[in-house]
Amino acid sequence: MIALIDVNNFYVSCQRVFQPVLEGKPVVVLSNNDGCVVARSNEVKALGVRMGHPWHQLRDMADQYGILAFSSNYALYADMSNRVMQVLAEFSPDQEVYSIDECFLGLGGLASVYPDFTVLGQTIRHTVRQATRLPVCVGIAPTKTLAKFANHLAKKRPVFAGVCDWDVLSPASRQQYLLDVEVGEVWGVGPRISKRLNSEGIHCVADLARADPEQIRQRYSVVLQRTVLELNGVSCLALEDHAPDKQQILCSRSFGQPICRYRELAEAVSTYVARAAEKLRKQQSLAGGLAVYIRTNPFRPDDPQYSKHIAVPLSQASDDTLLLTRAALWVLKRIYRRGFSYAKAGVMLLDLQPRTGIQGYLFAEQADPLKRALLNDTMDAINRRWGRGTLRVASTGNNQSWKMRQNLVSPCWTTRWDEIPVAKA
DNA sequence: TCTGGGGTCCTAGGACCC
DNA sequence: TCTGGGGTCCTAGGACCC
Repeated sequence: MIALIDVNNFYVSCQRVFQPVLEGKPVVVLSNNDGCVVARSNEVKALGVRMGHPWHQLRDMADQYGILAFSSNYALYADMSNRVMQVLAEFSPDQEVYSIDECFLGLGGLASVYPDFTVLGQTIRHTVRQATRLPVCVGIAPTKTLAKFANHLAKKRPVFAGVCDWDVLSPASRQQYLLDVEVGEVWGVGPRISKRLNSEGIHCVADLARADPEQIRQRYSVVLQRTVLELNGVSCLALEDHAPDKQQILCSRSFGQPICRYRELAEAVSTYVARAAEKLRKQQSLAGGLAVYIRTNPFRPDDPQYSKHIAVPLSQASDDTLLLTRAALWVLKRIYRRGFSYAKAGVMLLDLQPRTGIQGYLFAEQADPLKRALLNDTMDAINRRWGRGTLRVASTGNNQSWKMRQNLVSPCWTTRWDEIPVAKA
């Protein structure tokens, strides 16, 4: 048996933990640059605001209904996520952290510890609430896909009070739920596939569950075949208890305002490389290649449009910020065109490989790799202690006019001493 | 004025090998 | 008229997830 636990309206709930006055009010959290709605409270969902909707188009509505908006505060969400995962890890030795706000717990072999999984689910809800003030829902089932489905029911149907154990439902009520829910709600069935399924007579989850897996594989893909099997209780997706290393690392941002000059693009690209290289060193990998892209604003079709992306291999795999920066700026110089108004840039580290067991290179360009490694480690240590960007490469610039907008950001209540909440008597 | 960021997996098709 | 069989590796594109 597998449990799926996820936090309700995660980013919004994090904001509410430290601002209880937001409870019961319509609240949204915005993407970087205060661009799109990426989290909604139930009150906002009830108003019909869609996920990913551009915020600037909702201004009038926000005024009318008193919707409160916050910039994304990832320092806060990441810290709250760690707390939740730590609490949940106490309930099972098998935990797969699936995303910032959800995880699977393996319950196999724990039936003697937890004789009633519904009771366990309620205990989990209560414990997480107690430790973090965050609300979670729990779905329990024999496969991941069914656990996701059970979690969906736990969230949407008040009768479950936040916990749905698929196994204790009667066959008749299971069938009813499968009939009630649209196929597009199933984990792994996105908009494209559900449209196609609909056109072929598969509308609800029950339709998909009783489809012939072999035919589904032939007509769609092995991925959807697995989904069908999982809906029938045949486990095809294993619990992955330790996260595999990333195969690629991306850092990209839209700019707070459009920029034209190479100099400014170079600042942004240098900044993104530094961030990506930090992630790379954290997982102890080396990049064998790197790509850079820049683009204008596609939402202004009347402006001249340009978008270019080039990937290059490195002569020797590396995790050195200086070397990667030099390579990225080399690429940028080749893709930059004068006369465009750029809206976004990105850096991708490719062909990642473990730091150990690397083939040496006869014609190494780096003067002293050990010294350079020490430099990077020192830079990481300083930035960990004193804050990101305390020590950085000069090409990242000084005033950073392109920096993203974050006008509505809340304090980092849990990760900065000077922003820690104060209780007044 | 204003439209996010970061990933994964699978498949088809082409290049190449013997 | 008629042109094999069996394989690997790589890449681009499409789908999905949060």
